[in-house]
Amino acid sequence: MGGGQLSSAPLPRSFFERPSHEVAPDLLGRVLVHGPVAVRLTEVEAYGGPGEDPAAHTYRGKTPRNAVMFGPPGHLYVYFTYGMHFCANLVCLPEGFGSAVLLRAGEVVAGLEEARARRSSARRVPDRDLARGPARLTMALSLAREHNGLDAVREGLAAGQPHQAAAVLEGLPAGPELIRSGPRTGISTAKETPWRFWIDGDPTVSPYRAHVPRRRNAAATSVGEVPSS
DNA sequence: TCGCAGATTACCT
DNA sequence: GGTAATCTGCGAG
Repeated sequence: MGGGQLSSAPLPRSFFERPSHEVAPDLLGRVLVHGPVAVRLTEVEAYGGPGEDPAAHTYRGKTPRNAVMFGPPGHLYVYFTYGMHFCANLVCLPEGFGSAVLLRAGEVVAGLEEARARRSSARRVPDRDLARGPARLTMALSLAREHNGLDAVREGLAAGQPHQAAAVLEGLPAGPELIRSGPRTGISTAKETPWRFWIDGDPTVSPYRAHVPRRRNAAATSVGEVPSS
């Protein structure tokens, strides 16, 4: 791949010993490697600790589910949601704070065929959609429940690929001046906190979708209509 | 482009 | 026992 090389030094643990909203923009443009697949991060979201961020899983304190978020920095917090999807976070701040960065979207820069094969859908998926969205990203990287708590720093999973190298690979300028921030996606509280960060103009950034309340069972809640069955 | 169904988990009452 | 959840794929218009 020309000048772009995917082998660079992994990020040091100290990289993650900062507030998540400082780590998040720094992760953009860096490449996450897991097995044969590498993903360049283009969109992330920061989540705070207990009592400070109502949108974070840690807001109500430590539970068996979110225990990893309270663990040492640089570890992977992988959780299962909506009955079928996994989402991956990187833990920030020293042990005990409960802060993390959600990996929302990225661009597959290596192992395209492998990533495509992992998709359950038989439909043709455009390259840019392979890791466009938090659950798709974890699928492309083949991350699941068994990776919850994995030390991403020790495993070299969080490779410190600088913006410039990724830019060479894809011919895109991805400098700090292109990093944008705004309200987070898909959450029902603290929407105004601008802790979502993305690379401006990158086609793999997921479109903003405001949180839509899940529709109640219409037949059960509708008192004005009589079910015809 | 928009709206909904799907299926599992964990937390709260 | 009830309900919301850091979402995605698909069908209709």
